[in-house]
Amino acid sequence: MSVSIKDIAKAAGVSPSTVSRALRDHPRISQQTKEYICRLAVEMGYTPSAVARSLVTRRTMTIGLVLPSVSDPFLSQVVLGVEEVALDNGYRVFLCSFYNDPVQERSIVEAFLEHRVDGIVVTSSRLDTAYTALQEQLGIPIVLTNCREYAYSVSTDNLHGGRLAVDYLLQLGHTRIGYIATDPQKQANRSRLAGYRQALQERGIAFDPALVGVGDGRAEGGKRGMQQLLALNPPPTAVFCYNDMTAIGAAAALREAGLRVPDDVSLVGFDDIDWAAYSNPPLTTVRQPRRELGRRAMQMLLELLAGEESPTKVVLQGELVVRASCRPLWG
Amino acid sequence: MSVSIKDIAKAAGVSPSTVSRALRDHPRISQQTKEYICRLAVEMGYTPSAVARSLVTRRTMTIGLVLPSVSDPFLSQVVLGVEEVALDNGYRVFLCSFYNDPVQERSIVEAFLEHRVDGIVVTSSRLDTAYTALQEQLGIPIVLTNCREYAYSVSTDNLHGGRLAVDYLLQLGHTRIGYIATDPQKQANRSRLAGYRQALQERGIAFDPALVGVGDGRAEGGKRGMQQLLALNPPPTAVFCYNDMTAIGAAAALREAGLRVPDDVSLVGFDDIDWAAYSNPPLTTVRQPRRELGRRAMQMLLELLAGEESPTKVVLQGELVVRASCRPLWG
DNA sequence: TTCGTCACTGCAAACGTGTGCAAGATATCC
DNA sequence: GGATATCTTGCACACGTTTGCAGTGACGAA
Repeated sequence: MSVSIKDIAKAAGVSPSTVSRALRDHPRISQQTKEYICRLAVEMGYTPSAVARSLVTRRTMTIGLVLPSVSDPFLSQVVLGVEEVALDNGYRVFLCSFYNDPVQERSIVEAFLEHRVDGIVVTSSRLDTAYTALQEQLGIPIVLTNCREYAYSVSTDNLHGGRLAVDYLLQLGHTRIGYIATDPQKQANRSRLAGYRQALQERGIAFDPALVGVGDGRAEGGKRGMQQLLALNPPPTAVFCYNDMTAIGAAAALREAGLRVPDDVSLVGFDDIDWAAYSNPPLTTVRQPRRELGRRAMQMLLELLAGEESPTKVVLQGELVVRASCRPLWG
Repeated sequence: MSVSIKDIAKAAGVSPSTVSRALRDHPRISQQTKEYICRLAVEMGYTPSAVARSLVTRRTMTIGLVLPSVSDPFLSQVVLGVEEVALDNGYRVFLCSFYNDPVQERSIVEAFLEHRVDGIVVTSSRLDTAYTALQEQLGIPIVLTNCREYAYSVSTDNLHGGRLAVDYLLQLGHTRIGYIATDPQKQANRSRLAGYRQALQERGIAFDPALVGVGDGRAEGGKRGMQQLLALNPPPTAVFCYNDMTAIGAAAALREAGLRVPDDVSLVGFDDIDWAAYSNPPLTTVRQPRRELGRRAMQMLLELLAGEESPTKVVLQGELVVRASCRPLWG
């Protein structure tokens, strides 16, 4: 079918090994033959077979990036960060999304293993702890981002981020503050909630479980969560959302209820996805260093690939980005 | 390093070929040995090598999906559609994004070729026409979505979609209608603009080049494009945007100028990304059958893989989704 | 002339798996 | 009991590369 190194060898009247060396610019091949063979290769439409190469070299120079969903706007910059440093070091990165389904996540990791990627980065895992058990078995390094349950991981300080958001709302005079959560199993959710509780506690405000609505990390869930909070009497005057997507949904629920942001309810998100600055009103949120998250994850993976004992568990700090979705309680 | 079929063979006291057959559930292997070997395989932590397998079978059972950007919300459903039918047919799909850079796009296609994927789907190509030249050389089937310049492609009828949007605005009484474009090289942009012009022409409204603002398909560009249109005297009373992201930016520009949607300016988008229904106000837009786009693309690829002569150039119709971002001119 | 050196190139094995063919073992039939 | 059919397994080669080592020829030096 496709032309191989042997075909070129035959055409050039040399051995396959010479062709291989010529194409890889081996020093002990004469300049003349190199040029001849390279010309022949393009003429014949030769495309080297990475699969044959990997079989003998035992490395693929690829890394697998597994993500919960391609549509997740939070991930775009993370992916960029990963690819950036991967490419700089000669690695290709292939993505695969598991649609927030732990079964698919597992299956994707296995597919990557079968294809013998040199390393794996997984973002926002649904399996988290399971990797510790897998670690030995899989034989290649793997680092998680947005998850601190695993030995090699890089994430943002969610507790600190939660405090940032809620402290800000408290500072504006709000005392009845809601939280719209996501899947309570997610460690990120637990930490942000912990930050929320901690901030309240320091002001001597008792934690009221009724004030935490349940979402799913997406707009739909945010809407439901907000509706849940609006049914309270009285409803909260400010709401901290698990992430920006949740805030999108929350804002829609408020609009449908005839309420306005920030006049009636103040809103704080998390992530600072691209959309946040363009929303109506622009969303106050806790920015995650998304690109840096990706860069650091890939750097850690490179260190592991090089056999270095890498610093485990990098934790980055987020920062509050104040826009227009909050107002003082008695302004 | 990792355990191979030979290791299992040695441990079981049989030949490698027996192990290979046992694991693949070959009918001519006794049930007893099959069970024994399978058990041994999991005990020893065996992971089959897709690369060795592909080398001999000459297929990888993977397809490469190349996209402009993971952050593009339009693509999420397209990807889902592709994966859906790919998985159903035993294919894995690996993604790679080229960040809207034709050079990277080319490089990714080559990487996929080297890794011997069985087929390639590319969405929103920057290379479009170049593939016709490549076609022969690459030796595997490749189908494009969102691009009609190539023999095998599936896309939405952009001209029809543009008409849908502008006809609607005309129907509401608007006559001074703007268009915020993206990169004029993009064929989708040209077609939507053509739909815009055609709709105007049929109502006897002369095309005014000043009424087309220049964006970039993202929020930033939409903002700039809108600012450009607002500088006109008089500004348009309604604006059709190349896509929803552009509309996001346009809305932000209007808000900053102290104008309101739809009271001061009506807005129509294109794509119907998930966000559109949640925006403030909810965005009227032309829905693309995104998931179907992906499904059809992958189906076409499967037909090509099977050697069938596939119907070339599938064109799907979009539909107008009326929400709250438009109002009658004299309401 | 002979030997050593140097610059190139080829041989052959290996990577881990799949598969056609033949061979061995066992059962079946006459 | 021998021939034949059936079931199970092994041999050997192939896939397309890379790479250590040996080999070839030319050329200069002794």
